[in-house]
Amino acid sequence: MTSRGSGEERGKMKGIRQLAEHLDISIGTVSRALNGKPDVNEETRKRVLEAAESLGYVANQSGRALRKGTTGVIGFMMQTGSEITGQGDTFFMSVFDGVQTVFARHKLDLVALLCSSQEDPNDYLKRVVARGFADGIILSATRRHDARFELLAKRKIPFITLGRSLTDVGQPWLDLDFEGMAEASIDRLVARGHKHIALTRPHDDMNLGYVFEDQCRATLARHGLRLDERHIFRSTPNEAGGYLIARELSALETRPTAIVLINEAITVGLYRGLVEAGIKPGRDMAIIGRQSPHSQFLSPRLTSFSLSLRDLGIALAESLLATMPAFADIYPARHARLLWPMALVPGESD
Amino acid sequence: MTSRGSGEERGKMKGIRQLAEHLDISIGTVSRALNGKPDVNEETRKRVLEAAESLGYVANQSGRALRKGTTGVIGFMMQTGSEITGQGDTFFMSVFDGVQTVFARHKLDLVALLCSSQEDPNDYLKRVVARGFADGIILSATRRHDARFELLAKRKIPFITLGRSLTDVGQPWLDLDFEGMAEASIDRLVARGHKHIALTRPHDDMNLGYVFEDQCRATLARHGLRLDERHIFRSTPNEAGGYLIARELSALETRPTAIVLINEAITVGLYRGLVEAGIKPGRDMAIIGRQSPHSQFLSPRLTSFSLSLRDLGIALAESLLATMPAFADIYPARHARLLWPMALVPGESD
DNA sequence: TTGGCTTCCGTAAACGTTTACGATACTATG
DNA sequence: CATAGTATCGTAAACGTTTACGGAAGCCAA
Repeated sequence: MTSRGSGEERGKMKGIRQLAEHLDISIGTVSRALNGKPDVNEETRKRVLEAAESLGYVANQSGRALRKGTTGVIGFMMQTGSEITGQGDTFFMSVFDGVQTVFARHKLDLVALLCSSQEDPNDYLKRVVARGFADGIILSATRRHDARFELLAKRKIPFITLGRSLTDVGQPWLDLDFEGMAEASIDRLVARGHKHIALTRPHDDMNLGYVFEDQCRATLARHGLRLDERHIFRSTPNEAGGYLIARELSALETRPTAIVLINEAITVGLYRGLVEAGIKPGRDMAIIGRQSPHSQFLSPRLTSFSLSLRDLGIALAESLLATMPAFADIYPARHARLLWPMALVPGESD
Repeated sequence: MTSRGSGEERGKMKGIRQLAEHLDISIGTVSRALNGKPDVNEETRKRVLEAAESLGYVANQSGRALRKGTTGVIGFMMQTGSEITGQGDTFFMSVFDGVQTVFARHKLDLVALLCSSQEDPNDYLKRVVARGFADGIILSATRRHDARFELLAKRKIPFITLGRSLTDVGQPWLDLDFEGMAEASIDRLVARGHKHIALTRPHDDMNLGYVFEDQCRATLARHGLRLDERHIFRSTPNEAGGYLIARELSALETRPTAIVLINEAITVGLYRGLVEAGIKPGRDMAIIGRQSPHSQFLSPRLTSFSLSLRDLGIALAESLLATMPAFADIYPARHARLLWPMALVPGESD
């Protein structure tokens, strides 16, 4: 009825119905045009697309999701509160950036599912998947035993984990190569004459702590050395935790001459604690850690393991999509279980 | 038909219909029971709740949202990529924690809406709101002119901003009291005899940079001092940016004797850069900054402005809810426009 | 008995999409 | 001209909820 006169330009764009009667065609055709279905005239498709653009129409998420059974959303679950994950904001932000470069090609949106520190992560995740919030899930901060895996497997939700666990339901995973880091660190320190080497690990039951400690122990054994149980330092993954480690360290009767830090968030605190105790990093105590935005600006510069977080995110996203039926034809059906290598960047701290 | 025998315990719980016929009552009653509507027998309500619990039923998000027109989700928009946000490692995680303590009381979920660095933030936000993703939005990293405000106002989406802007559509906001920080910093430094005071600000058009610079200039003027234009340092909000500032600083012919850092993420890099240039922080150059997980572990300890990020999150959440009709009866209709105070924590850097 | 309340529950209509199916007009072929 | 095939579009039924509405009891008072 109303021709292309732009009279009611900004009428309340309630939905596809308004758009359809504005164009004087049926809503079925409009939907097909917008979704790129084949049986629609190219001429009308163009009209529809232009009208949608100019009126700012975007398909309602709930309606579409209800009908299609798919949301176009991938959730990255993480826990809030400052002392939980041990990864800083910048860690995840960089990973997200990589993930999104992949998702953007498929009109998928990445959202961070924020589990409150007050709520049980299993309950939270159960709620999220039962509500049908996301088509796929990325899990991080995996624990030694992680019930979340079983939950997602039972519900048959496509997911991938950034981190391993003793709980294994056959899902794909990516994990940083903490074994490689442990081995290379110990080898390097031993080659430089160190015989008493300490390590840090998270205070809770994050899986990486076990992996790291075990490999350190094994590598030391290969060199005929033993890991002193008192040289295993558990801490909260933040600067305060690093500071406390330094204090414990300095109070020891038989002090190690080197320490390997699995977490990057404790470095500044550790440095400070050591200096206060009269132990100069790099001279009185060799330190090897993980690269962070700070590590190269500490003095002495931290010898650290680095990786491209963006590339990690890309791999994570592609491996997840490979498990999703809707994208099976695009991404090869590799079943990714990959240890992501880290490169040693020599500094002056060891 | 099937009585309470738990034979088909884990039948595929497709939806409320299965739950209803499992209980042999209508889906209408089930829905009312679950939603706490008054006109349902307490006895049957208990039966329904128990069955839902044991079968793991949770209402499908899309169906509910479609019918109710509300999603129960609040989105916190942030940009991904490492150099964008300009907040330190755990800034957002702590704020989220506060926000969630409020939301938990109302069965609201907080999700982070992650805008890719590849995508225009305005387009992204437009997409999100048109899809009807969230009932309310929290915006951060506000710019000098921020079209996102107008977009949300036009669509009548409840929102609040963490940060101000010249763009003002009458929405509530909270912001850190950068004026107070500037004034207290300058006063303190002037009282200690400094006459050449520098400052940092973001390299882009984040609003806080303008606010901060203006107030610094005004306070200096009050003391009869002038802000040297060459003593305004713009930088990316990360450690590398801080390092570059230090290099510029050291190359200056008339070097300032003090500097105030608006951003906490540049501190470690700045320290390093100064030391490399033979300028000892706290002795050759007074420094006042923002508290971060690192600031208290630097040497010398940073004199910094601190705040409770968790309390900030709580205030943010409550002020947002106060603007939402559904919660108008719970939260007083205050129209929050609040400068969040920061406390000066003396260190040894000034 | 009648009428009016109250309490509880079932019925069915939305909400905004997508899509299977059928209808129409047109073209090509015999 | 009749028929088959193709291109394009309209119709209506889903998807899983919530909720307005009405109906069926049960109770009490007139």
